[in-house]
Amino acid sequence: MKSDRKYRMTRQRQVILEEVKSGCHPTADQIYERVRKRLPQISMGTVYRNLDTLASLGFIRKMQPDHPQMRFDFNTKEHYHTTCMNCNRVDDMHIEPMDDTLENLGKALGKLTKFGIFGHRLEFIGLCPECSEQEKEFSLKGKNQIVKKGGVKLWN
Amino acid sequence: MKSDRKYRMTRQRQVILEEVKSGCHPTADQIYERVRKRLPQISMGTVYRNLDTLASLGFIRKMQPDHPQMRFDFNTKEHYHTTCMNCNRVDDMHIEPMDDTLENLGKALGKLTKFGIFGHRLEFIGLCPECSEQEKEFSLKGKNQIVKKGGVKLWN
DNA sequence: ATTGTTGCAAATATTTTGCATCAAT
DNA sequence: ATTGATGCAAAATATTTGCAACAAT
Repeated sequence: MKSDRKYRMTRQRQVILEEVKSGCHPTADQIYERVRKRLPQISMGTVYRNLDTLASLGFIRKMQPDHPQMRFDFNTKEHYHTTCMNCNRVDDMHIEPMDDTLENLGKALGKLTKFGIFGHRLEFIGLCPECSEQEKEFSLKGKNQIVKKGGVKLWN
Repeated sequence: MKSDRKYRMTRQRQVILEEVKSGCHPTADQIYERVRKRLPQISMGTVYRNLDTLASLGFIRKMQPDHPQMRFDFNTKEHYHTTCMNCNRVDDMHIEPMDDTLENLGKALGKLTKFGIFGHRLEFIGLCPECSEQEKEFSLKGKNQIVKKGGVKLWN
């Protein structure tokens, strides 16, 4: 993405943005269905492209890392992970689970909302040693965005 | 899954388990590639089926919820989520981010491992009010497994 | 004119499933 | 014999992309 690109707020982009807002953490196809009621001609490609664009411009956020693949963990005990936003590598965090802090937080939440907590997941996002070493051209841009060699990359 | 089912530890299942262990949070296709070097006849279907089975038996863990779809969030500020392991609904946690606690933990980790932290993601897994109300037949089985009407369901 | 965006369709990527066969109890 | 697992191929699901046409600067 060139940095002097002039984005336009088209009707489609506007409606997609509104539907992300009014839905509750919707998936792309949920957004597509909602948008289609207002703009029957819209295509799935437009929805995906706009969700990407809106996320990279910071209007919305993707809730998972971009690589859409399940990962598997041999360690079944409660523990936390680090994810490299450049190479997608996942490592264990060698830090004790904050069960007390987080479970208590969970219980407090459960009492407030009647949401029953069975566990939690904590993940730190950043750059693994190899990637921060190899690539010197990372820099922070705003909050939650990192620029890499002229392109913008979101961590979520 | 019937509860009196007799699982067998086949050669394929054994090798898949070993390769999950020796890899670093591998994806299904990474496991497939590794296993294929030892069992050239193996098929992708066998790998996926065994990863499911091994996870439901508690030998390994899936690292994300089962639904393989990206979700989008209109709220770009740091905040946490609850995920219902029954209906997959995602809601905001109306609790202040623990930036101090977690960012400090992150910095400590960064110093230890040279992993550069840019942010974190915290998610509570459980049952939303509707699902815990509707379904009385949930019960905890071991750690991280929940039984629902005769079936076993993992939360990750 | 040039650049950005769209709709459509085709392609890619990921995961699941039906089924005949094989293996273990 | 019966149940469980495999390999293969097809299907299902999720996402991305090429391209001609259209729209805004």
